[in-house]
Amino acid sequence: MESTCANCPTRQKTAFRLLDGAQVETLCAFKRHGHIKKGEELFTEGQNVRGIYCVQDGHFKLTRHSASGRETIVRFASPGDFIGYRALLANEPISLSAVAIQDAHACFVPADVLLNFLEGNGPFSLELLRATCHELSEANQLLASLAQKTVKQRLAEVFLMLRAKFSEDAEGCIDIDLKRSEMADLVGTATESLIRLLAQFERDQLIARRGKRFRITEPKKLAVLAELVD
Amino acid sequence: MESTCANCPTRQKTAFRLLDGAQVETLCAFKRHGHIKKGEELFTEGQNVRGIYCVQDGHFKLTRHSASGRETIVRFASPGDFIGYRALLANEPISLSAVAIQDAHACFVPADVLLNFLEGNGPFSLELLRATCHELSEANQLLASLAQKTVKQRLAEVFLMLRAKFSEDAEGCIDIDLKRSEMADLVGTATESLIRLLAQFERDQLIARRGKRFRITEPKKLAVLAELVD
DNA sequence: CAAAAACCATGACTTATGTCACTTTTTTCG
DNA sequence: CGAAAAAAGTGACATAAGTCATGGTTTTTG
Repeated sequence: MESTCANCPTRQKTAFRLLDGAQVETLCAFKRHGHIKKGEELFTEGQNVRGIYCVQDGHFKLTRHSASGRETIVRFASPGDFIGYRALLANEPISLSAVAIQDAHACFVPADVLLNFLEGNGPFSLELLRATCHELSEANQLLASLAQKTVKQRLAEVFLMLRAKFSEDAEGCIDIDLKRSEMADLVGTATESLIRLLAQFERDQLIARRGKRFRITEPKKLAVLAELVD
Repeated sequence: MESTCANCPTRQKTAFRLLDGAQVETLCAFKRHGHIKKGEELFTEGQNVRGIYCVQDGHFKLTRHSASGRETIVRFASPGDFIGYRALLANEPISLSAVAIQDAHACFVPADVLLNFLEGNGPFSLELLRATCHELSEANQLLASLAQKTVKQRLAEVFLMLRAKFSEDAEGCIDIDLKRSEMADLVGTATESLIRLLAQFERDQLIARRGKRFRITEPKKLAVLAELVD
């Protein structure tokens, strides 16, 4: 499954929509496409950056590990998203691991190609700056949630986030398969605690389960619980 | 105390060092300087952005409040730092309050002036992008700490961060005065819990107190405790 | 297909941390 | 200065959430 970068979903999102077809081809002249199987890593924490990836299809979890081995999911990367440009631009080793949560495709853009491109293209830098600022405000929001809210409230928040990010499948469930341990890593809690809360949310009819997937039945109540509205 | 923007400490840091004197004066043609007393707000969460501030002297805490009124300190802004450009560029209302933790001075740059400037100056956008990417990786690190570490570990981390950020006074203490409640907001815990931990750190001789201030006596042990090294 | 591995679930127990109530110390300010 | 207000500190107690142990499912794979 080879596709040109001009058709890459990347263009539909973020700063790349500013570029015309020829520019995209320039940027991607050295591109390499790659298949990544579920569970495989695209990046590992601590690596030096040799380029960035843009996700073509499939979703990735971006995680950070503590010294004691505990994992936290910081965010997801979806088709059209870039991975790795932050570390590259900040001149730091990669601070997050990227792991495919389903079979995926991504294309690679070498560091020097991207950097040259950015240097010659002011509006593009500005657009990417805007996107990064937006992400920063999301990161701050998450930060405050972790510091201020209970595990229960954060789970409510996570459900709403997942629904917004992954839309619905044919049966009205959130279109993503996460393990219990991954949901726990996302909420920032222990797997057992998460499982207990899932049972409680189901009893309280905030969510319904369909096999391994979840359907949000009471988004408003979840939002109230998460203190997002009154 | 009026100073020209060309001398503003802002220039020594971040992207502004790229600009020559004339450019700085252009950018600051509409500047307004302001005194802010300890405890006063420069921004309040939810406001729309009309411009950004650069801090000239004094330090600000940038906080976020939960629905239940609890406050979290997300970061500090020091002389040379900008406040408000993230929200401006992301086209969002301000997501953090900025409160002076000591008497301070800041100068204001209206939104349109900054935006025009960015649009006409690609290298500057790129440089600001680099700075923002760096901040993002710091935010992610903080996020993982909150999710993975105990209050004790986070306090150790906070001490090391404060020492790096605020340097030392004549007596070797960290050169900043924070209330207990503010330290708690920084660690993400209750004031009482923080106070107990301070006593414990002192007993364990990790820190020493001199009046209201702290001296780090065992930075290495703190780093081990915080799981930053082995 | 069967065995192994991975994952999900639940109960019992421990513990870190938050909450409340109160005293002591420090700071503010008329 | 001295009263009032704010901040620091301490103890007792409540509880959210982590840990450990175990058993039941589902998924993988040789």
